Amino acid sequence: MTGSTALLWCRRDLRLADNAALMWALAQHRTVIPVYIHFAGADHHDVPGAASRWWLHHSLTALDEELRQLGSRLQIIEGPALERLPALARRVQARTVTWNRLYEPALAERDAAVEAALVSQGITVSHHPGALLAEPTALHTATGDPYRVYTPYWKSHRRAIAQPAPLEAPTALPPPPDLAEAIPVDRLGLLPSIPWHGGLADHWSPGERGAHEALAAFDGRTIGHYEDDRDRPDRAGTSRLSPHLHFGEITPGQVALAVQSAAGDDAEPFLRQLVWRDFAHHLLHHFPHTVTEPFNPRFAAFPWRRDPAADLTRWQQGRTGIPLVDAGMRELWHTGWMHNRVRMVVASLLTKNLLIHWRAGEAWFRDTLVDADVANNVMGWQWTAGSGADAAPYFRIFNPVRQGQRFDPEGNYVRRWVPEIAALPKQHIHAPWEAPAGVLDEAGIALGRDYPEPMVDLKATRERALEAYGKVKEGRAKK
DNA sequence: TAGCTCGTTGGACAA
DNA sequence: TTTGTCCAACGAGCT
Repeated sequence: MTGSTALLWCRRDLRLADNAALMWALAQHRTVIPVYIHFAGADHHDVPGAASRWWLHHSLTALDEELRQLGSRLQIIEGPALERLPALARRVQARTVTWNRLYEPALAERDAAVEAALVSQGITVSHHPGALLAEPTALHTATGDPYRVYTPYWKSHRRAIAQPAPLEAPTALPPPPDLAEAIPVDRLGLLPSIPWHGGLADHWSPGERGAHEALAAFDGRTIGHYEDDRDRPDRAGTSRLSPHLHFGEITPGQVALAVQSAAGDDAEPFLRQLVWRDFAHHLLHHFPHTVTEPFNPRFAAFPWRRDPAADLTRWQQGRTGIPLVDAGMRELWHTGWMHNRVRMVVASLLTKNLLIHWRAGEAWFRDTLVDADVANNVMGWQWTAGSGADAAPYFRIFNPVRQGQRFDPEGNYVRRWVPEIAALPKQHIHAPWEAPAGVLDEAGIALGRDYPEPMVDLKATRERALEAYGKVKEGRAKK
């Protein structure tokens, strides 16, 4: 095989370590050409949102630098992979094209088409796992069906899935030939034209090195308190690895090994969360229609509001007048990320109190999250809306005031992101509309002038949601 | 097969 | 302030 050429198709696996496709290519071929193919015209669920594009720009840049240190480089090509990859493989006389697998339905479909095109012209294809701990088809119930409830999935996962040792990064790479069609990363236009992304750079270091720094900070400092702190948006209790995992700058196998080494059995609460990624991909693989359609078909008839544009905008901009919700939406806008507990609270307000379709929230998250991931995002939104697998019972409607008091008891998270009410004491910061006039005066706050009145009556809209959900229930009872 | 238990993340109210 | 009970009910998954 020496003397032959392999194309390494880089996608969301922007790393050198624990990269099965890369190591396979190096073992089998003398020349390995790393290529990234960017196409903005694909199905809308494949086009990354603005925050993800920012991340992608920097992650591609970081990977190119790493490759250059070892003697190679990343060649970026624009256009549909189904056309570009077979044409390129033919031109450089590649014997093989190799990549690491992705599992979203639209991507899996595209990859199958690319594979068929390559094979039809006599080029071999070799693809590899690594993006998940368990392949979406690896686990099934005793009757052979896919899992729909997390806890049995988790137990089965823990029992059956053994992790191979992560692969070391290569120490040297063969120099690739120049490709005439390669363009600089800047030409992809991934960075936003308005300088909205300043906050992103303050909070994140995209790239493999940044991923390992985040992991080191987490397993050294926080993993021991994870179970207690992970629900606290006012504390740095979570790993913040989600965007790094999404872009494959680090593998879940590397993460699992590191946290187990650092914390032993105490790593279990975190591993349980890590396996949720696998579960989301398992669900999406077996129920691909849930990208847009309710997992529970009963919800097809749910009475979502018809014209929610004005309310949706207030929610997006963090001007609902409900402090915990506004804090979360502003954290999202400034940093491209939101604490998971707060994601549930803002999602509950949108779907239940405002009766706005979960797809509107899902689309906003997809555009603004640096960790936007179809499988995780869709599962989370359907769970909150009550239409998903293993969903929250319909009478579970988060009360953002109670959630704030419980998980941000000092109000520090709200003060950070909603500074106009920072002067309120903690007793009133989560519900300023209930604060006595004297307290508001002393803090120098007039509701409606300095901070909005709440856009909904939480109690009344809760009742309205229960009624709407009751109709979904009756809809089934009549069948 | 039938029966049993349990379900990531809650709220309201009472004691 | 904390703890317990109910809400209302189904279906997934196991034995």
